[in-house]
Amino acid sequence: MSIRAEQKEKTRRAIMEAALKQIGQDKAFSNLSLREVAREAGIAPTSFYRHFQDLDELGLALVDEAGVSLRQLMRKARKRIAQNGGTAIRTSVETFLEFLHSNPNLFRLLLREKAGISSELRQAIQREIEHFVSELTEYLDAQAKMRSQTLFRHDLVAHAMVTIVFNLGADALDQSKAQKKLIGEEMIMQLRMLMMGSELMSNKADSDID
Amino acid sequence: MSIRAEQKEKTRRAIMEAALKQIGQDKAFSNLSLREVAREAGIAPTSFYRHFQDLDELGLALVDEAGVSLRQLMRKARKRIAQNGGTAIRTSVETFLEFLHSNPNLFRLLLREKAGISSELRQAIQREIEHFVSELTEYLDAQAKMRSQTLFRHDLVAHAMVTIVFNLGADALDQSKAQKKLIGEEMIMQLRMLMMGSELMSNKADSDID
DNA sequence: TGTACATCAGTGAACGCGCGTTCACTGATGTAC
DNA sequence: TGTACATCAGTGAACGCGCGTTCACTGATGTAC
Repeated sequence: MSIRAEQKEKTRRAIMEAALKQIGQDKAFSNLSLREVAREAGIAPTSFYRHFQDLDELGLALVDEAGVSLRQLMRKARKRIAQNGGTAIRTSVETFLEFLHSNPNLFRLLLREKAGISSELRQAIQREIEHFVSELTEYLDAQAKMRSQTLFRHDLVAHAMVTIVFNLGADALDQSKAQKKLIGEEMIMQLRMLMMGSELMSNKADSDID
Repeated sequence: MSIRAEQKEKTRRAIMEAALKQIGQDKAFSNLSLREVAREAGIAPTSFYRHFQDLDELGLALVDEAGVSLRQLMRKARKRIAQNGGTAIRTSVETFLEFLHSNPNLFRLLLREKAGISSELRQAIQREIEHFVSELTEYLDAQAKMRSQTLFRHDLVAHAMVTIVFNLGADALDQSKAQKKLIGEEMIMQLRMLMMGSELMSNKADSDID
């Protein structure tokens, strides 16, 4: 990469980090000001336009980054489940909480703007979450087959799981480490209930047919 | 009520309705401007101060109103369950969807500001939701006793239920009537899984002791 | 009931402020020969 | 390798705009006698 391109990339990162930092300080994305972001990034307000057409474009870039992180998270969790002895649910929840801890502001962005103002941003986030849900659906499916169990409506189970993990994740964000652990245990129990309920409903459906 | 007080109350309502209307038009509460609200309410910007100290105070008044609506909703659902033949879960979901339909903007406010900027507002909403959860917990408890079932961690079940209903409710908000019905059916299935899983985990815990 | 005064919801002018965006410019980096 | 020109990330001044808030005022409603 040329010197010029390198420097440009560095400034772009500075802008994105500045935005994330402000989102962390209890600002919604829609409340960011271009001037404030530029100030935080250490550039002139006008320089912003060399990198993004407007704040919306910056938002999409950030959601993109969050999407990449979510996919990495998924891969990491799967690998851990395959390797280590713990249950799938426990390992997943622990991995997720680690993600929360190391990317609080990316998560905050997803959380806030999922119900936020910009429909473009909302849709982008919706897409990332759906992708996450469908990967989880596939995983549940594969696991069930491996253990010759059947699950009722994998898709709904996956959707409910992601909903619960995201929402309890939000509660965990600003809590102490001990509180986070407690919330993690609650997540695990709620996810287990969902799994067991789904298996039970599947058996019922089967026996209805029988 | 005196003429003066009546007129004042009318203006106050106009301000609150104006704010709700703008929240409906894809504005977060934190993006409302005092002048815009006043314009919509048909008063001078300065008149706003005769009713609220600032926008935050208006927000709290709106959350309060939403809280009252939620409690009414709960009572209505319980009455319906007692009277009519349908299952508790189905009746509750149907009642909730009715609420959504008739108070979309109050719901939007709760939804957005639950993860929003103002910590005062966030806490107020958190309180309303917790109240809702604890009422549901009591209800589940009472129902289980009546049917001599046991549930595992009523509180977690109730929490997960409210989480699911709120989040799927958000998805339903801007959908067609047919889509809303579909989402309602999905809600019902997810809630049933939770209930069954909880019963199962309770039985397991019992037999572990036995 | 009539009068004199008090209250107070609503007002319009004025303020200073931070905003997004435009523009013409600078000077370091890149490229062609 | 050296030179002449092109590119382009970053800049500072300037703009018009809507904002929240203050202030002194108005006139209808309320109250005391």
